[in-house]
Amino acid sequence: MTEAALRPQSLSEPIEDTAVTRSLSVTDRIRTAVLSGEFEPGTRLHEVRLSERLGVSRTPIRSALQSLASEGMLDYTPNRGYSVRRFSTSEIVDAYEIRAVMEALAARFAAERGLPEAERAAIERVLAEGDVILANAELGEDERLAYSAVNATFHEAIHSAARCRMLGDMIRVCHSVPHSSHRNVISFEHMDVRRRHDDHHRIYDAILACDAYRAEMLMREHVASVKTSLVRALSGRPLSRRGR
Amino acid sequence: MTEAALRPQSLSEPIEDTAVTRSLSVTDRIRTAVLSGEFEPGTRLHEVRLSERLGVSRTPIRSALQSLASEGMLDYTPNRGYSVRRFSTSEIVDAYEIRAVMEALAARFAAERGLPEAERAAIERVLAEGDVILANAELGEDERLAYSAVNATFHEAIHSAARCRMLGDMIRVCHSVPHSSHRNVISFEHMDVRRRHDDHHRIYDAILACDAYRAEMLMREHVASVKTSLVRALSGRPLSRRGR
DNA sequence: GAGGCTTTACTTGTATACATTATCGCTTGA
DNA sequence: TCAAGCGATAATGTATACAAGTAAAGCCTC
Repeated sequence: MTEAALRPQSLSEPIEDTAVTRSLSVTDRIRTAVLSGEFEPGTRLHEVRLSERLGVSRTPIRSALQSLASEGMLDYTPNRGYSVRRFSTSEIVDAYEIRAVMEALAARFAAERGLPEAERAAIERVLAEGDVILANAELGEDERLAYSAVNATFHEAIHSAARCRMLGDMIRVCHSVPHSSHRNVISFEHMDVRRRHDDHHRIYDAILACDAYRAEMLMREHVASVKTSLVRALSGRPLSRRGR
Repeated sequence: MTEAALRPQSLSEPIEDTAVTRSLSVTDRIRTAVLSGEFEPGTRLHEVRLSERLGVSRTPIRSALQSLASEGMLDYTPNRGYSVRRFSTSEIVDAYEIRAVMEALAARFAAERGLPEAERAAIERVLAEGDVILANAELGEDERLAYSAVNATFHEAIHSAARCRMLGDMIRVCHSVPHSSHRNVISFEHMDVRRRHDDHHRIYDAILACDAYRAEMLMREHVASVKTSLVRALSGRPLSRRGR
């Protein structure tokens, strides 16, 4: 994969044709733009304006918007077009709950089906890396970012070990919800991170021991606890004025 | 809603323009055709052929195929097109497992959030209808179809009572898997149907009592037990030669 | 005859023109 | 003054022509 494919392009630059089709590269760029908050929730995405900004015709734009709407990131109304989906606080919280049961099921599948060698190695590596990072008394910005990557890799390895395409697809959809991604450990306290890293160790042990029930239960609590932290953090400063 | 919108059109008839857009009506018709088994799994869906059969241009066809692929019903390869997704036996079984945790979460949300009046009435109605149908010692074809509708309405009422769009979307995706729809109670034994109807009563009681844990647990077992019946029924005659 | 290259038919990807629908301001009448 | 209706404008929906990619047949070479 080329470097250009890894680095998302700004919406202002013209398209670089590294992806297989224009539709796919446009999809990635609009997705990145929405996730990074470049468009306010509720903003309408006009096909012609986007096509002018990206230097492609409306055809790949329409295709991209349709994809992103089916990922749950945009709203669509026939004959009216697409707009950036607005997530209420309760929807964000619900997304954690959904993610919790899905990831718990993935952990259970992994325990039932056995951990493939590649995933076992990946998990052991990131568990060790996490141990090193958390040996520090305090976490700087670099350490937090590094741990965020470690966390993401741990979870992805388990999704992959579940060997279930539909489950993987659904978990991916959960990540189009703002504040609901694996990379959001950054925002919480040091003790929370320690505890979650310990969860990772236990989940790995349960999967290795083929203890499906324990793996599922631990993973569910692991993800759901992030929801609790989020609710606690939000209680002072509401995230959305439209929350229920 | 007009009658024409309710009755799916055959793929041979030309489009009747009752839906909002051609793309949407084409999507419904291809979805129905695939679910009814009109196309073998693995069959490629050529854009021009479909557009000739349906009497529309390639544009709405492409849009429809993209939608159905994102629902998980078709496979897509860039520059190669769409084909009917082939589900292995294990994928079908996994889909029940996924549906079980999702519907269980829906039941829990319904219990936590309280049953709106409309859903409460709908559930009581179908519970009573089910009681009447199952009063017969034996079930004829008509009774089975009637109970199938009752079953579907019960589950849909709970999805709606969960008041969570993302959850509803995901449960809908589960129904694009063959043999994984609410309407499949037909294929099982009378005693199984009785037991499942009793489950419905208990789930309703738990939700009314705001017993979130019990509602979730009962619903999970309720859906997962269908998986067990399916596996048992399949053990003699394998459904797919590609099952794991 | 086997393997690889070239060509050709066919399919999908993209651009663009046209059709249809929604929106919003204006006019007109009560 | 307000409401309803009309029309202009601008957006999305659809059709179609062309570009680009894929796959399979045929040819050539070894």
